[in-house]
Amino acid sequence: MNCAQHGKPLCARPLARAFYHRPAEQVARDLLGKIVVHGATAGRIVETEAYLGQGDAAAHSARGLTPRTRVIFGPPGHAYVYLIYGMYECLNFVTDADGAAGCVLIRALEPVAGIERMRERRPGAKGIEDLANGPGKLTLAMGITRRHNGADLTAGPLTVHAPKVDEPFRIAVSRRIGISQSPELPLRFSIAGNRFVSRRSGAGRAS
DNA sequence: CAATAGATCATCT
DNA sequence: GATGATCTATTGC
Repeated sequence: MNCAQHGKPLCARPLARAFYHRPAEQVARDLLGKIVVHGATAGRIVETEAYLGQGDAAAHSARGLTPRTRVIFGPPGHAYVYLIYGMYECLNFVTDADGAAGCVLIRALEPVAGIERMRERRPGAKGIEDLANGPGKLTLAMGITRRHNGADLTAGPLTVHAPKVDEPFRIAVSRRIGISQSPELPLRFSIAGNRFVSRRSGAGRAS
């Protein structure tokens, strides 16, 4: 498993900026299995979506540089957090070179630490799998808000780590959820068969 | 189980 | 003034 077993959420230092300084699709794949840490809470990334700087009409950056998309065009390894539908916040990690657009939406987490805290923040959740199995749910569970917009992921308080022991998994590829532009692009990635992947996804159905 | 409505507001036209 | 990278509750089979 991971270091959550011996008291501390993780042993490794945060992922280096070079990890994010690559194409969004590559980063989205490699983020699967990594651990997001914020305060006492931590979760393993089980589902991501890539949003590209070019040829991707679904990306917020497709309309060019605006006050809101400033962070996406900035240096890699920072958080892009925005409000969606007037009530939920979504967490993204900025990728690609400074000046280029590209980011990865974190869609679902498998809780690994601070589960009681997550329950407090998401009183409506039935089981562990409902705490962070969606982009709006995971920000609530982890206490991530727009004040983290632009935060440096290599510095904290919001960081991403490699697990101490990697468990092998297969990557499932599918179309992105909830978008109307460029819906055909295969830019959604998840850990195949993982039960913490978001619902309403068209995959992972059992029985 | 599938489909749909409503909540609610920052951003951009 | 319209539109969302969503979630929950509710309705209908």
